[in-house]
Amino acid sequence: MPPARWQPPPDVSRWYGGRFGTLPRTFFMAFYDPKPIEAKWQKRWADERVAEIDVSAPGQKYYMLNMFPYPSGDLHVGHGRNYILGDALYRYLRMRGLAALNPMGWDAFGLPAENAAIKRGVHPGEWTRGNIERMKKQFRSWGILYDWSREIASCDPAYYRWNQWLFLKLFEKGLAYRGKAPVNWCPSCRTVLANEQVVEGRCERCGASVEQRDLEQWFFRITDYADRLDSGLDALTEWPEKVKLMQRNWIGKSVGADVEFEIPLLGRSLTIFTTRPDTIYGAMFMVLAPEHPDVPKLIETHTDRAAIEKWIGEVRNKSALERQESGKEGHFTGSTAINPFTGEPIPIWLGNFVLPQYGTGAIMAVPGHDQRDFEFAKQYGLPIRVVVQPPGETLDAATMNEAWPDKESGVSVDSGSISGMPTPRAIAAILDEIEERGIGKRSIRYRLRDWLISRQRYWGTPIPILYCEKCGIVPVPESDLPVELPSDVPFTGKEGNPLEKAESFVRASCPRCGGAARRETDTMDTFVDSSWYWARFISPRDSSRIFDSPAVNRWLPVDQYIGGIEHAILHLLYARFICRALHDLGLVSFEEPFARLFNQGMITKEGFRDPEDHLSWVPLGEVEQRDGVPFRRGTDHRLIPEIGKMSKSRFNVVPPDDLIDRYGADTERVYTLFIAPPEKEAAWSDEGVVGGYRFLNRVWAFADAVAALEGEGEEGELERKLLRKAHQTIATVGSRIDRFEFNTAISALMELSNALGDYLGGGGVQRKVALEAYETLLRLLHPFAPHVTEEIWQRLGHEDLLVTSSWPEADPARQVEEEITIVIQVNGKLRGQLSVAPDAEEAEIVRQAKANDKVTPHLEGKEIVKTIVVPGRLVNLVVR
RNA sequence: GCCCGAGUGACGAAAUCGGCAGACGUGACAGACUCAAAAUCUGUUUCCCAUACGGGAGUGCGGGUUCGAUUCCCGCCUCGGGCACCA
Repeated sequence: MPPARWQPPPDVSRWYGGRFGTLPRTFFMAFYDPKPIEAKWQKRWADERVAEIDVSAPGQKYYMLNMFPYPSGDLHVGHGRNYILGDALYRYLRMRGLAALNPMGWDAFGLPAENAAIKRGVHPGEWTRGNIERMKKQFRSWGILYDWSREIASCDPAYYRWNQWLFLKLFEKGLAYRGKAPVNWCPSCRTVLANEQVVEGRCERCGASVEQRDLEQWFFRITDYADRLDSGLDALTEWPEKVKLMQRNWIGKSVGADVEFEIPLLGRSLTIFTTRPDTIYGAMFMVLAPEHPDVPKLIETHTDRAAIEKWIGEVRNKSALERQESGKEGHFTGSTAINPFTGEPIPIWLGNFVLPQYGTGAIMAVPGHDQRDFEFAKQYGLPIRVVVQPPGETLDAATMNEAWPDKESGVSVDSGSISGMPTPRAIAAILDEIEERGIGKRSIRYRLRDWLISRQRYWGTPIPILYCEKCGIVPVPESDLPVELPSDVPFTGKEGNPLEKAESFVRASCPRCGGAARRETDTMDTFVDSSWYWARFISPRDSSRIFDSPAVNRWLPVDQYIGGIEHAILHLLYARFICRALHDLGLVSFEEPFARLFNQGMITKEGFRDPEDHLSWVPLGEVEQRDGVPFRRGTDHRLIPEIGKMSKSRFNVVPPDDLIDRYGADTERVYTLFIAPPEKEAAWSDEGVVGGYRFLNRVWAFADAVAALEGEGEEGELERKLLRKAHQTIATVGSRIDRFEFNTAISALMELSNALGDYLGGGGVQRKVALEAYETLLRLLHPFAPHVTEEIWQRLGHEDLLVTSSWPEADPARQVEEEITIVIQVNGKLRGQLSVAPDAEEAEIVRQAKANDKVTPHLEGKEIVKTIVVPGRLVNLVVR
């Protein structure tokens, strides 16, 4: 811990003995006091607006972007990791001479603001603006530079008017539509709830039992883009494989066929979707989702119709999870379908495991080759037929599903014309036959559903739609935008969407007929706001258009996007969808908004996870006792055991204030980046922090030690060694930052620092050489510890480092070792070492190796059958 | 259940192309300094045997390829993550 008061060291040259030297008793450490230094440079960077950039200026552009945060008000060290690594990258890119754009804004609409309004009576806008101010201060105290002239907040009408404009464009193109959807409905609050707001089947706010209701909602037709969103992933070579895979799974592309099955009772056919048409000879029954529209007719004549209808009602009321947990349930409808290939009548069942949203809501059940169908058949005693066998084997129906999980590589049996064909060929052949006979067609289905954007909330972008008694749904004319949120709205938390109560807002006149109209009171999902903000940063103050397309085409796609893995699916998928929609509207020339993506890992404390994502921190609830163990309820409603020490008011959080107060922001920055590879989850350690502080102090102390040197002479071996390390470090640090390996970049800088300490403590006296190494260290260290390096740089008599200094160039000639150590092995066992010139001939190295006394005893009476020389590494003598 | 990813000292980790395993940093132990403590500086710190010189083993487990494997291949085990009745 530093002393309370910082004292400048006296004549340090007298006492500083270097890393390996001894120190006189009067020694006291030259602690640097980060507070005034950091305040000074933060003010200077802000005053000089160093990060502001003109997007029309020439130069090699680099657009980097941190996901804009939800302004929750408080940031902890886990958030810090995200922004600190972005800032380190930004400073590095700048020093490399790139025109780097690094903007920041606020994902400022959302539920927490509204809850704060209900709880504390403060207007959501006021609460949000206060939080934004707090967070801006925190960014500044971390030394993070953003181009604040481009700041945007999604709750600003100047921003959300373009949300509304975009909605209207999508509406024109048929990509925004109103439709019915099953939603969670709280009858007491009279509002729709997000899935996350339903806890154990009850409303999180009032505890009432949540119902499933079919309500009219607004959707974006993202499913129209399913195929492009899926195939576009292939081109994203700079995205983590993990994220691409998650997106692929989410989109869920399945290639198969729609096939018609005749239903005698209906006098027409029903369509099913299958990915395995080759198993159609084994389709022993058909299963429909209980919600299937033809179900009422099919059960009309059933003897116990009432019981079935009751069961259907129960299934419909269950959440997806409950539906699965209740196991497989079904009822026979009493009707049959005709298998188009075997010609047999097969029973039509209803099954809770068939989902109405996917495919056609109807399946052909092949119990012989599908686990789910098999279980259902066993449960209800339905017949099973085997129509595919593993090559060279004969399994029976009972063991098929367990014994042979690899179902893609079989051979069809008892399947008419495709019998004997291996599965891939059988699929192609049966598809041809289905299409020739006109009973179906090849088809691709996706799991992806349309994006429900309606929210019955106040704090969001109003959907610009009017309902006219005569004209029906009427879009608000562009000239009337923005539709602004009314400010005088009561927040009671009890009566559904507060907007419905704002008479002046709801009452409107129809722009077509002039008659009475009612304004849409739903607001948009906040993911709409964040789906295109990356383009708005290019022309954030343009009030005439959504953005400046030519400039956007020059600056986009984003060269480096940085954010949490929790947005691997929704945010990134929506942004990719909207980008394509903008492309199809002719507004942008590219389809992918983010060329390179990086997901940083979370920082944990005491071994468990911060349950909140980095965009929406909300303080957590009270401690509860469960079986004598203290728990806290997270905002995600999981109960998390409380272990170990932590902050009193917040769960598992390290606030940066104390840390910065004590050690400075530079220490936090260095430690945060050093702690672990940035993509990995990392455990925060208070002890580890001091390592960063010690390192920076040592760097600080070098200034005086280097200045005290007096030698002006020639370079000797010590000097060449130090400069070699400096040039090697330049090469290492650059390539490591390029690959986001900030932890090893910092360890390389620590090595250089240690080398300088060794030089100073080991008899080095050449001031010029030490200074060169030292200044190299400072420049390389700047992205990680900007304040202290600027301060030293200035004291060394230079202009501002970030603004005027460039990234150092590594001289390859300087990096070459004078002598290299080669390891000698005999039959792979380490038997000695050898120092040779770096350009030594292979034959000479082998000769010396054989002459080495450590090696010779092992060669006694043996014949050398082979010598392997790895240049600069080893010589291996293989003997017999 | 399906699909990914990861297992290296007491701890966070490193090893960029198959070539000295453990860089760098914590922590611990010892020494210097101090009346003393803290801080700082210096040294030691994978494990086993040995006072020492030195020797042996070692990157989750079992096998394989190779002169040589943390790295490549096959089979397990454990942990983490994603999806979860998607036909």
